[in-house]
Amino acid sequence: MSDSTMVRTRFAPSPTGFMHIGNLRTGLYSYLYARKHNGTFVLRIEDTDRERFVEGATEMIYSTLAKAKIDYDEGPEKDGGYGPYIQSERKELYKKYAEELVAMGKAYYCFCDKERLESLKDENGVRTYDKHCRYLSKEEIDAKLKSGAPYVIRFKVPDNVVSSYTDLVFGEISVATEDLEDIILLKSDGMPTYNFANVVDDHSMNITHILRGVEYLSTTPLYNLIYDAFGWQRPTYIHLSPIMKDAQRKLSKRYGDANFEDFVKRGFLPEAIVNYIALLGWCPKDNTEKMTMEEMIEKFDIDGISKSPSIFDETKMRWLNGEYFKEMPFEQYYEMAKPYIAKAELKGNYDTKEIAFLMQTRTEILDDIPEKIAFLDNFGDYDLEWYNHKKMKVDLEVAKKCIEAWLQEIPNTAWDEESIKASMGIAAEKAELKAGQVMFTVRLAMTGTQITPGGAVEMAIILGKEESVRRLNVSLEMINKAL
RNA sequence: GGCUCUGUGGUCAAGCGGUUAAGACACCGCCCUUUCACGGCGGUCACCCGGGUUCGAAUCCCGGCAGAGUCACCA
Repeated sequence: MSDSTMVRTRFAPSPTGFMHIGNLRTGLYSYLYARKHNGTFVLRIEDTDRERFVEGATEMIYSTLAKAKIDYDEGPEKDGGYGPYIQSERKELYKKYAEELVAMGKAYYCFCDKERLESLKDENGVRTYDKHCRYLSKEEIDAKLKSGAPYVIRFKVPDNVVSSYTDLVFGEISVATEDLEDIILLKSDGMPTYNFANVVDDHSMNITHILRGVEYLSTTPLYNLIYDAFGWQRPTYIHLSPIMKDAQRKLSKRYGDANFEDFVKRGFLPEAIVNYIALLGWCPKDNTEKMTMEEMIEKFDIDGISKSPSIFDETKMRWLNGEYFKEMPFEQYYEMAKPYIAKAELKGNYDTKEIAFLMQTRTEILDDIPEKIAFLDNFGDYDLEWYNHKKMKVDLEVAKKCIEAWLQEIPNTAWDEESIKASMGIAAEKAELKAGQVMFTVRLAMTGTQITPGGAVEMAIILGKEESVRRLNVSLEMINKAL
């Protein structure tokens, strides 16, 4: 692409709460596209809706982008000559442009009130504006304006034209203008509608490629008509299918659990979240799944963007997150895991570092840690059914023998991997059991947990000899009672 | 309801007129580990339906069906 240096994309979130991941993905793709083409990525805050404005939400946008490592070249506090980048600070622009359009005869004042508009509803409750004010005489308009009657400015959609454009993902989209309404550009309070503000901003910020949700796919012809009316160059569009909660419902803020910040709090790594959502609706040519931001930039291409909606799968994101932990240097994992180990509020005097060491390859999300190490403190009632292991040929009887055998041979001096392992082997041999049977049984008897962060030897070491023996006796008693 | 879009295993997805229809998650099994996990290997599971076009269709066309989006002085 010869004009690749000219690429300018933008991300334009509204400060209305937490950043949900569908939204973040749109920002990510805009970012990737800009970086891929050595373009400029701009952040614009669309805060014209005072009703939905949420305190602190703007800061949330900044912090989310920072954690996600999506850095913008232009934006609030980062002027690139196209500012201001906060929509509420650009008010004058819109009015000026709307009036310009009226002067050109491509927009008009409309004085219709709510009641009249309401009366236009059809049997389905769908309302279409009948263009009533489009045909007001000059005298009527002047008189109304002079009388101070409230008005809006509406766009004059050309009659009987088919407006088409080529979306880079969806291909050619055509809509007949008779299906388009004379939309409002400027509201009666002088503020622009979202649609109009968007067109004006994107044009005046010289945005060349617009990446946004598919919900705009069929209204884009209308946007284009506005560009045309001004004689502005139309941007290139890249519409993105939504991320769904299930086949029917879109992932939205209302479900609350789909926002970036919550995932981070639960122990998902920002880079894993970003990596995962990049894969929802996009697939690189070589099918790579685990990618760094740099790799994503390098591999990003419009061709790999899918047209159909994708359902968010937390299970897969958990898996990916776990992959990130596995390849992380231990010290880094240790620092991250510490607070979560502390969360378990273990009363025993355990080696935190040792716990972290055992947990690293067994962690999908940090939030799972407390639960997985809870057995260190909580030991007692567990299901004796767990001793029945068909393949290992263990049942309650065998379990009893295993525990008793090891108790006989338990190391008296050293309490380390070598001696513990050896003692288990000897115990098995003497009792004519398999070492695997002893280890399996003893691990269960010491932890009361089916899946533990380590084998029998590790569990014995971390619990300490005294506690290990105590628990073995408790388990033995439980088994004896059941037999 | 009008208009626009979408439709490959449970999920993410590759596929771009000729493939035994990839791969990943999940699930199941085996191996490794004398025990948990990790890891390795293997398995079950898919082209929405019906018509065309073509020697040949998951791929192109038409129709149905299903789902989504949109039709605000919200963004």
